[in-house]
Amino acid sequence: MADDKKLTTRAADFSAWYNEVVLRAELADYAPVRGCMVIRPNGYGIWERMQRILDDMFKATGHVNAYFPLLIPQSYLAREAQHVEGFAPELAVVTHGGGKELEEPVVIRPTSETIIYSMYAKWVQSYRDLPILINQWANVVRWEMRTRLFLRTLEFLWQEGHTAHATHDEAEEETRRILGIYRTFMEQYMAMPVITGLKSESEKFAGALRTYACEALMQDNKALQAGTSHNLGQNFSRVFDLRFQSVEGREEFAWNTSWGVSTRMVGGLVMTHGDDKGLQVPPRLAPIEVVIVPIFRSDDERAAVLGAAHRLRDELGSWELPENRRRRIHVDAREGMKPGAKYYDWELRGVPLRLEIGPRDLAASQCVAVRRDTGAKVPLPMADLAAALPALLEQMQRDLLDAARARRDANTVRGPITWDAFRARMDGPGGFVYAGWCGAAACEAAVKEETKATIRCLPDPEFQSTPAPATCLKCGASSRHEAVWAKAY
RNA sequence: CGGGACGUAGCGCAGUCCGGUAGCGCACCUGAAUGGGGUUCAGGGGGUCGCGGGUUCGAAUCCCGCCGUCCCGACCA
Repeated sequence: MADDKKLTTRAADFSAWYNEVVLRAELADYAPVRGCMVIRPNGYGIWERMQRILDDMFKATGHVNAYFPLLIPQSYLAREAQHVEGFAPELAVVTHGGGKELEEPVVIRPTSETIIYSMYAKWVQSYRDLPILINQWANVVRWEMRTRLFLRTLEFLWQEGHTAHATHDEAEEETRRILGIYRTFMEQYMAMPVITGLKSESEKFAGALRTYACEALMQDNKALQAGTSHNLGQNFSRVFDLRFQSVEGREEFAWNTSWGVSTRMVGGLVMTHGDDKGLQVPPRLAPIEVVIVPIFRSDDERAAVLGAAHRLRDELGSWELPENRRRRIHVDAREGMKPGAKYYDWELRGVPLRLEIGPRDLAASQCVAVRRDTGAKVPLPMADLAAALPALLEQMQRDLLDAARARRDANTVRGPITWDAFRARMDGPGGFVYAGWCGAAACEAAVKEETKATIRCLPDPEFQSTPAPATCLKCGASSRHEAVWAKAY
């Protein structure tokens, strides 16, 4: 930062810009242990909004919350071969407790499949006990080599849903239902457009039958996996002896699903909507939707302006209002800071709408509304605010999604593409490339080796191209799947 | 774990090459004025120079070792 008032621009250094936004908007800070972070109130407030909205969506589809322990016997992880292979390198293992070495080490959960399905096995006798639709909000630890604030930290917060069903089809339906919820959340609340689809074998969750994911494109044209939903088949139920008696009286293994989204989404939010002025939080997700900046000179003006500001907040933000009509409003009454400095500060923090109220506005019974996204200023009569604010905020919510979608589409390539053109694309601008794939793991690996690009997903039908690609991007053989390729976080 | 950079006040840095007992900007505190896009002036507080050892009359500075952080690669939500 040459000028420490200004952010590094995205164009100059996207990584530096990201770090500066996270730190200076006070979303998070580095903790003493490598790879760990403190989520500060501004960041946690966004996560709390995410939690509330998703939690409501889960509850509305029949799920309930529970809590399973942080510590898991090491032997549990080892029972499912693929699973242990996938997670062994990144486990944090507790070897001592109470000053003594433990007989069997316990691991800090990297995810909870093993402990949860072992418990389900105790609880399920017959098909009448199914389905089990449990979610938990928890922290998990994965000892990653390279970390980044929100995007990859040793410890992160997430929700993990774990369900058990009587049939494969029911489990598949659940897996897809959750993927749909994630997509709706990301598009309608985060204003972050995503592609949904199936993960390739090499990218799927260790222990899953198949993994579906939501993939978003960040402003640096790298993809971010924002949520995953796994059909686990009977892989875990066989290992943990999760059986039930069917209607026909047979003993059968249950069919499981698991699915999760994490605080990584906060990073996705920053990299989707942030600009060179700082963060932008979509209104539906913003802990503060509207900030009122009072403007005054004399003590008399100060009293009048602050009085009006607080009255507005009390009227439109009262806890007595139903939540859908209650505006989340903050009055910035800080002393000794000029209004201009406050504008920059709230723009950095990403508050969607600013209301300026000064003596001239009071005289005209109005205030000046300024949009964070466009910078557009419009005078609003005080009497109309209750109706005007929700309309304005919803308009911004739509505009943010439209802008993000337009940006993604402008950085997406479809249609026949030569290998050289693909390489040039990945060496240069990046972005999503839809291309054919013969289905061979060797081709997938070769593409990754030579370009760093990976298959983000085999897109769901609504995202697929017409006509479908005819040949494999790498080997030229006939294509079996259309794949979305990109460099990824 | 490999490559690169760095570690000096809350933050960002200078000082290190060429050893002489620590400085700048921002932030912070007090007072006054200012206040519709990053205020100004005056005064003030704050640092075992990452840690340990060595060389030296004397080390932020030279030497050795360790620790940590960030960036770039191999693993991953």
